[in-house]
Amino acid sequence: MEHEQGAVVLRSLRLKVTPRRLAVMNCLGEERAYLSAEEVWHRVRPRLGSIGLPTVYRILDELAGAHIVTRIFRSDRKQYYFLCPNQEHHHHFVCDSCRHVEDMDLCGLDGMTREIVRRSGGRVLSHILQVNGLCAECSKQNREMP
Amino acid sequence: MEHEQGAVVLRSLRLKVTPRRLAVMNCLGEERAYLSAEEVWHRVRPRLGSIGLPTVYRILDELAGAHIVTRIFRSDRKQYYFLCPNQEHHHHFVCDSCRHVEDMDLCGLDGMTREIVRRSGGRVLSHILQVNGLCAECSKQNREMP
DNA sequence: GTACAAATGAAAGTTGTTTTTGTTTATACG
DNA sequence: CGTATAAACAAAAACAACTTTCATTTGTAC
Repeated sequence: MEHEQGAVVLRSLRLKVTPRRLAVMNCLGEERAYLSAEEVWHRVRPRLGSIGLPTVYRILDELAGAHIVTRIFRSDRKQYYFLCPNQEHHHHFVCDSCRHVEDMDLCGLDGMTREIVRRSGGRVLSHILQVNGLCAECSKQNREMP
Repeated sequence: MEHEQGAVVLRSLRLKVTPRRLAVMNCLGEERAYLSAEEVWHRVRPRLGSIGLPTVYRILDELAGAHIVTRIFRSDRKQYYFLCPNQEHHHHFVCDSCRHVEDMDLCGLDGMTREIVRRSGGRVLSHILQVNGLCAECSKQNREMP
């Protein structure tokens, strides 16, 4: 995500355009992978001179609230974030090795949703679908999971 | 889950049959819903006289490790547990109102998996699929989400 | 019954995240 | 271009969920 592009996004969210926010957005834009708040912190610190960890959390929260970044909860009980400005209904293919995240435009749960409703008589409101594996690159190099 | 049944499960896991472990299993067996460790604690305490919260965590960990209970992570960063001895590949339909959990034998992701592999060239290793909604009962009563 | 490994409680520790409070900074407006 | 002011920020402490440690108790095999 380029500087000017980031500024436009921030202004459209009525957020002030500050070096910290731009740095966090750039950081996530450069990696197409998920990062923890602390990892983002380590990456942006040198560029800014200094930034507090709570500030990183606050910025990530704001961006997640605006659906500019997506927050995922992994089984290590940490929250991870990645840039995902795509507002359409979609899911993610996550590489277990390099953490690369790819959008998947396919969902394929409509039929299943109907089936659940038919069988159980309940109502389906949402679903979480995440596909884990190895991206093409890691698969080629036969990388193991970390 | 009845007493003797619980004892059999514990013995097959080479775990000692203790009142605490039986109480935790019974507790989760009675609710067909997910509970937090603390909620389990509150429910089993009166039956046992007393039990420490760390013990509840330990027991839930053991049972989760043995795939007798399933652990889920929700966006409140807490871990929840429910009894699910079903070892077949399946997913869950979770009621957002009463937390009731139903097994779904349908998965329907095989075709999608093939499509992802075809398009991206990566490898799919696993997936998380969880369907949220209202169970038949809550839907009928038009219950809101908590 | 007895011995021994396993289970447990109590208290303290760890970790990821959030709140608080006082200071600094971006932006709108003159 | 100042300047007012609302927002952003740092630092420190607080918080909540969970885990570890270690001394004591309890199942279980013999």
